[in-house]
Amino acid sequence: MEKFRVRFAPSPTGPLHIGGARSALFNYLLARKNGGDFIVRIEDTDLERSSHESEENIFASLAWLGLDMDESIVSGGDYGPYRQTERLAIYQQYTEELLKRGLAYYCFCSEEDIANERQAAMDKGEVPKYSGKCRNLSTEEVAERIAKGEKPVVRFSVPHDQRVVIDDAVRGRVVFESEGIGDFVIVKSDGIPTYNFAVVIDDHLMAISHVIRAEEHLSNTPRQVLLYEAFGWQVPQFAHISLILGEDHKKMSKRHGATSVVQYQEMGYLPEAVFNFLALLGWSPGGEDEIMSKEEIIAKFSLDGVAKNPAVFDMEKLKWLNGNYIRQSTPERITDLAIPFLQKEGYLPTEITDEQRHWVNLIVQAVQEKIHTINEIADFMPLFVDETVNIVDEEAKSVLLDEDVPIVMAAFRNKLAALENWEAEQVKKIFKEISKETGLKGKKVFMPIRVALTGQMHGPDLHFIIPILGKELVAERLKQTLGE
RNA sequence: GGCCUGUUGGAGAAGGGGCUUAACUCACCAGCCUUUCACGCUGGCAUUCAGGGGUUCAAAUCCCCUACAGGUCACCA
Repeated sequence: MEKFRVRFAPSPTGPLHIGGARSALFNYLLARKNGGDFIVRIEDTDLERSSHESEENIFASLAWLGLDMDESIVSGGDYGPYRQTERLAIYQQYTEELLKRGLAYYCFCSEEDIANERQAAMDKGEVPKYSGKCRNLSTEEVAERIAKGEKPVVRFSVPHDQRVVIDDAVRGRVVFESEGIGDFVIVKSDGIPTYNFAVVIDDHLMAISHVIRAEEHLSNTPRQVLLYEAFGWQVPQFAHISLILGEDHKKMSKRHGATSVVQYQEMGYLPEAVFNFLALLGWSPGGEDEIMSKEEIIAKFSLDGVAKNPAVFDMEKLKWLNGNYIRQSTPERITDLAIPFLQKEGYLPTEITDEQRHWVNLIVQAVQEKIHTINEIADFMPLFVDETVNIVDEEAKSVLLDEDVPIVMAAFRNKLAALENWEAEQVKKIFKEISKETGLKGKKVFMPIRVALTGQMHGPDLHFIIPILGKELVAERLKQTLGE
């Protein structure tokens, strides 16, 4: 049996977006599951829009997600080069073959003419497709016009009355009539092949066994199949996965907020959460658990379980998943991830000391259970650093009016004064002692202290907050909220 | 406009003729736990599978039509 080989073939025309990441992920999952190869090929035949910067972004995002590749422009491989602009000589060879066999021809029609024809056809309600005007140009005329400096495109002669059947792994049997397809361009006037032509050659030469890509390519597939047939090549197994939609059920776009993988990274999402979430978009593991490790997902994943219908990107679920992964992580890891965010927000200098790191670690322990994304830590920072406390909430204000408050606060001050180690465990003990000594418990003890210290009714555990604030800040805040 | 695809709850979805009184997960609601919030736990949340016809003893599941949504018809991929 032939080797299972899949590929992700992005165009470096922008950062890796969510949809592309999911296509890459599905390919990756299947490759790993079947002991196959995962190849990344750069489709940069759009010279205008391709950039090296995008290329780097794509690889950085793939690496961040943990999609390690077997062959690519960075890792190399036996089927290279893996960048289409470096394969131009290869395409040319096949263009010539088609030309020679009369299966393709030069076309000198201007873009304007084509556009007009197209519009006219559309207006008449006909299928807009190329008329085939240049199909029968004589070799002499072609040679002459090229000699004169005209730059023709090369078109593929689409056979008439042919039925193209695609046996798609997720959509089933899909049938197209060749009559609906006009002679399409395979080589542009600048000599660069078009997508439909280059993919076929590359997928064949790279021995790709399964082509898994977004549904938007389904309509292109008959063109490609026709090309495979013209060359007498075996057609790979196709699988067209549905699109990802925004909450308004429209194709994901900038309007929907973050669309690129780096944006999620910047917002404080963990790669395993995004990995897990993307896998769940259009695929369901069947069981009760949806939180799965990379290994579990690989073990369970299969094209049979991939849904045909488009999936709506649910940010709430991503957040929930991410929160789960944050809680599962060690405080040390979250600390490492939090530091850059805090530096960006101005809570930390560029160079940090071990002491500052420790301080962040304490904050992480206090808020780890509460946050869904790393950057939400910033929301808690005023709680830990502000010099001034303002009690805005009426309910909070009334807490301090209770008759037992002076007793609780006096006991609290006493205990703090005697406290040697400002650590969570020690502070916990203090609260127990206060309860015992005052005969008050629960809210009666905690609420006044919480409000006096933070000005709020809710927040992280007090035994975490107090050591972070430290002696001076605690004293300062008590002074402000309770007076001398 | 032609061709192609899809339509199960607010969202992801399972189910593909009788096992479904339509799994599971998120969200939401209620309760419990807890010093608060969060976490966690328990329970609730579609008499119905876009609508209409048919086939059948039996349909969410098969067929047809309609509606809606999306993709594509580029010298973009």
